Amino acid sequence: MTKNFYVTTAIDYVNARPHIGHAFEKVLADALVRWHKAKGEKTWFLTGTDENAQKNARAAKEQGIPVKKFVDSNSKIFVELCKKLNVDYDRFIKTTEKEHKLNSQKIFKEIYDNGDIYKGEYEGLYCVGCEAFKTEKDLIDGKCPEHDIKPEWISEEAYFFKLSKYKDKLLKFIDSYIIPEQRKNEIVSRLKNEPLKDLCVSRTNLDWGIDSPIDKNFKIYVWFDALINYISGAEGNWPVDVHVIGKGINWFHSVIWPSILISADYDLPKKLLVHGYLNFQGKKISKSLGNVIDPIELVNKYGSDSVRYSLLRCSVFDDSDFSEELLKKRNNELADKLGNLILRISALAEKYGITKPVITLTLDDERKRLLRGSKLKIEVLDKKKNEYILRPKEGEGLKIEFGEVFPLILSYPSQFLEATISLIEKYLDNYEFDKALDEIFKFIDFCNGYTQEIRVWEHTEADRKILYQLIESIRKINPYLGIFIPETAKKIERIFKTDKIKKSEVLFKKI
RNA sequence: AGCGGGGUAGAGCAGUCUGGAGUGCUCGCGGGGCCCAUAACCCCGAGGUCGUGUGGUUCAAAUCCCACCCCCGCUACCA
Repeated sequence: MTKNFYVTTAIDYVNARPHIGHAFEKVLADALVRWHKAKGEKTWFLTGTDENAQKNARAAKEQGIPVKKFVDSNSKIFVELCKKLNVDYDRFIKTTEKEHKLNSQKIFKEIYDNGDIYKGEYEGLYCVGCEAFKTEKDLIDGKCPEHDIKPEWISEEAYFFKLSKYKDKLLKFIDSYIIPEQRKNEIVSRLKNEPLKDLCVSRTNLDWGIDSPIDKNFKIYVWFDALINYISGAEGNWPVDVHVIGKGINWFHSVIWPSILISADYDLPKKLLVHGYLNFQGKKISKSLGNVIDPIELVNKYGSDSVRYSLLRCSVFDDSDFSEELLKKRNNELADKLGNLILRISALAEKYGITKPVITLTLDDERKRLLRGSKLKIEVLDKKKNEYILRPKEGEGLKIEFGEVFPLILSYPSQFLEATISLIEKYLDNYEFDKALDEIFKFIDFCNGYTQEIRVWEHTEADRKILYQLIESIRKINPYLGIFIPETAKKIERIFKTDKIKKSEVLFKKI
């Protein structure tokens, strides 16, 4: 039995409601899974919530709710988010699950038995109010911002993981692991330029979390157990093919996680896809700035596909801006370009009928010459790799004389489609979903322009054949659309299922 | 501070590796066209000293080299 293509997202803290960044990550991972499904692969998609953190315990106490009850009810909101966004996971893991706890302890013990966990002294700034160690960055004017007191420098017994010994192995592994290049370079330069210290993997004096299997006085450091969720939720599909994470937790997934796996003698994950953050007017989205966007509300207001589309239009790797205004703009894009095309084409097809053209063509040299000579331009994609694409010539539209060039026009949408699809697939394989989506919409634009310039509504014999070509093209590109906007793709599929086409409903309402 | 990314039309971006008239895309703005369609769709136009040095190399620089300015990211227990 071969294992399924295994994709994960980060698991989310449940101390607050999901924000738009959570939605972004889940939708990215979902699109990746849908792409692999479209390629005919079997997939396994894991997402979930991280519930053992002290932060959750603290948030629950503040609200006067038992911790378990608190994390359960908040976890449900993340499940709801996935459902609303059509994020089609196979398994939703909660790290308070018994199985996961046992699994974390098992792996902790294995590493201990291998001699990679040892007892030492942890030194650091400790805030009595938080009952937690603080870093310099957590402090404002040297004080804990929550309790307004200076933390004390204390040292206590703790267990450490021998992270330092994996430096060379990591450098080798990382080379083919982290995507994109920029994020890889960050980690590589840190590994090369800074000493790699051992990692404290225990916490003491906590009443929430997973007990250390080797010393009852300690809990397992929450990061350690959180990472292990990927194994707990694998169900026979280990190793992970793609971890989808945000840039903020790159170090944990690039350095700590592989080290744990090497130490515990597990196969390593294949790829780490590090995405950027969504900002609001160039600023970080945060509660204190009051610019948190609730994705569930957005879906209720605008529909799943509009939200998915506007998220997937954002750059995968770089930070990008996001706002409700932008979402509205994107929604209108869907209505004007895609919605309009489907409606006008289906209306024309109902009114005049379609005829399957009998002429099939390939692009021989003569036709290539014609293409170059008249209404198309050849755009350079990558000079090095000798990749080109055919596009309508700017400023000329497609006013082609009928007659001997007619077979050429007739085959043109499918020729163009072929080039577009190979591009889309290239981008999808490179995790550049935004670019893939852009190509799809360039093709939608093309179809609108083509319809216009050929004046398909004049319903000649030729128009009926051209209409057929257009519909064939839509049918062929639709599965790619389904990766991004599955609900709409299903509707489009239904509309063009037979050759007896009825005028479609409005797919997207303009806002 | 160190390392990395970036500064191109009102906004957001390609283009830079491999130099060839500021070429292009999306949005916004102005004008026109079409009438199949959701005031949609199509075409044309305005708008740029390509961060600065009126720096170097070159017949030729957004692109290569140098200096400087500005923005952003990463810098480990923040899950």
